[in-house]
Amino acid sequence: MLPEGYEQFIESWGSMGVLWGINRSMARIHAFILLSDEPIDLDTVATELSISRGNASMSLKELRNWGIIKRVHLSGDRRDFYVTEPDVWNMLFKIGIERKKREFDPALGALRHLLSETDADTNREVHGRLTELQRTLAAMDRIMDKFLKNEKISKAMLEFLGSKKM
Amino acid sequence: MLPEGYEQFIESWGSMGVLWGINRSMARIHAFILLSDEPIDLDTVATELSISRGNASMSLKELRNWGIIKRVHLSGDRRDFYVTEPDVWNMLFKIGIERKKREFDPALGALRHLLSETDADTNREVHGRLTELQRTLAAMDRIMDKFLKNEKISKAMLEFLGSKKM
DNA sequence: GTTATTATTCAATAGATTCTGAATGTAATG
DNA sequence: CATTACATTCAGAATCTATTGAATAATAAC
Repeated sequence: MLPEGYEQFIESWGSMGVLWGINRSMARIHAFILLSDEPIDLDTVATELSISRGNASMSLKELRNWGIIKRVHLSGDRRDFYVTEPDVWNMLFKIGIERKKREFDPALGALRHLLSETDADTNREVHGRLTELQRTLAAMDRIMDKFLKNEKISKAMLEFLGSKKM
Repeated sequence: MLPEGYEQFIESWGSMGVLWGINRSMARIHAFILLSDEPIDLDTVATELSISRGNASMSLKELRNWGIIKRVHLSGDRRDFYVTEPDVWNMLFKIGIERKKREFDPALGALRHLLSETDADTNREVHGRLTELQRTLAAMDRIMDKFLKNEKISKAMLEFLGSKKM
């Protein structure tokens, strides 16, 4: 049985997962493993978080694909155990890269394509609007690319920009 | 009937909407209105995007609640027409504020609460990990707050950071 | 090789979200 | 005030996403 504060954190981490774009089960499991200083096995995950073993198995696999947790073995035990990267930044970073590629890039691509075949003179108002939008998205694109290029640097940048003094 | 490039942009804008956290219909309607230099009425939205009038009505209302589009009237016409804020930044900004409040803040709150009642000595490993996580999220929190404080400034900042020279 | 233990897969189900369209509301027109 | 034109609402339907659990696979122990 989990302590009250643990439970709360796990649940809100689950909700926030949706913000990053990973589903509730995955985020809850991630939080749970993060909160343990010992490796956790599938059965414990399923029991403590009240989810099926099947779901636990799939979610653990998915978390492993994201590189967010890893599988370890304890000598004298046949079960698989899991530990998490202690630094969560790693996870956010990977998710950021993936989502940009999947959702942002195509929209910017379509916008560029649309602009290339929209005549500036025929429809000045819309053309201007799209150009402006293209500029904004291109700026976001460049920022994201810079930021997502190097995990270490972006973390340092984050800490600098977020420092109290700034 | 919509031109090919329009269609493409509308659809990818719809997909990206999911990234910002607004649903497909809303994002498609938004794109459609954005692409028109004249005010658009409900019926046209429903017909051109092949959605029901009911859905169109609700989505338009919702977009209006977000302050992303506004209703206008043309003299001699009983229908409601809609136009969009020409600057999309506005929309992204509003959505950012809302989502931070709804999803990010509670998780950081729960983490702080958990940390406050976790004894540093009893479980040093986890405590250290949580402290580190708290630091990262706090930095993100401060950045977001600065950024979301003023729409104009943040846009200028965006353009500066995203400039090709940087 | 047989049994016991643990992990994975995936079809079926539950749950959540989005959409529809008929019913209802509102307001302008004659 | 009856009719017409348009907008909104909301219960049910459709669809999309997440979860379950039984069947199956994999592996270790004996």
